[in-house]
Amino acid sequence: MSHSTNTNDLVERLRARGQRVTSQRLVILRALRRHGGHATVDEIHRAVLRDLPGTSTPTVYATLDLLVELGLARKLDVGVGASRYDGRTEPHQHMVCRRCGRIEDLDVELDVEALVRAADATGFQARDTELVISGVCAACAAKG
Amino acid sequence: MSHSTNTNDLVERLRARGQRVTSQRLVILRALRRHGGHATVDEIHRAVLRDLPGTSTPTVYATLDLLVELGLARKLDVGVGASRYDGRTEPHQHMVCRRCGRIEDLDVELDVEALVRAADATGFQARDTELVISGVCAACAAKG
DNA sequence: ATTGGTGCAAATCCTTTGCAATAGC
DNA sequence: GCTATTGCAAAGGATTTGCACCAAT
Repeated sequence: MSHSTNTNDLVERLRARGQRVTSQRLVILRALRRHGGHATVDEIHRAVLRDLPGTSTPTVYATLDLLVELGLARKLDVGVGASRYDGRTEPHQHMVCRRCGRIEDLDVELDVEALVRAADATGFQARDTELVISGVCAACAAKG
Repeated sequence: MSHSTNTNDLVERLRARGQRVTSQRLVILRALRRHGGHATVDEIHRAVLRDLPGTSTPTVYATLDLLVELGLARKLDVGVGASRYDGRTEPHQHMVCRRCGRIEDLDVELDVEALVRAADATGFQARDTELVISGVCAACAAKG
């Protein structure tokens, strides 16, 4: 069974927090998962409008941030253009091309343990870690 | 001798690339170094105006990006508020507080080798890595 | 003398806010 | 019915652009 359209996890988490299950929230999560990776708010918005015409920009922003808080999405800020949202929640890293802005996944283990321990030692309570490798993607390197 | 006001490295790198040594560039680098850590463009701009009145916003933006390209600064995007620039170029990581937005340094070794090798294997040419740990800082945790 | 850098003003882009209307509980 | 969510329009803030002028080479 595909994970893409199953929104039970969202429903459960909303109920657990006493928040409402709205069609916008369900549709936005599905759009994020259908996109696959690193969607901008605008891309999600356009996709959502097909299923739920009239959905507003502020709702998409608020909902994507809510999904992050619920642990169903990750927010990605690579310093070029708009923020991006990633429906993949398993640990993985990102590579961003300085020339074209393209973002790719990188599946490498990262010793988060040591980092979190070092952070804790300073009194900081670590919740999440985000690693971004910047450089030049294969396509742009080929162009010179 | 303090490193803060010595801009020989900038002069050398500009000459090497055939770019001009301007007072704006020197003053902006000094302001960045004097600030110490994680300055916003606006903070740098205000500091620069004291030494060089009339300096424009676009110049500060362009120059900070140039410093990054020259390897004399790092750009930090933590997804909340404006971009930040860091004059510390030695490898170190960053912690950002989700509540107050405060950014702190974390001096932990990170096995960049393995990451760069994995990136290279995909055809991506890695240039730099940036790790951000998000969570709650000691001060905000104390407030509950 | 050339032309890369700069200042100015304005535009653009991304994101958030205020408030009335709506829909989930 | 109560109140969290939503839609709309507008504001806000960060960053970039176009162009004329200036200053480093």
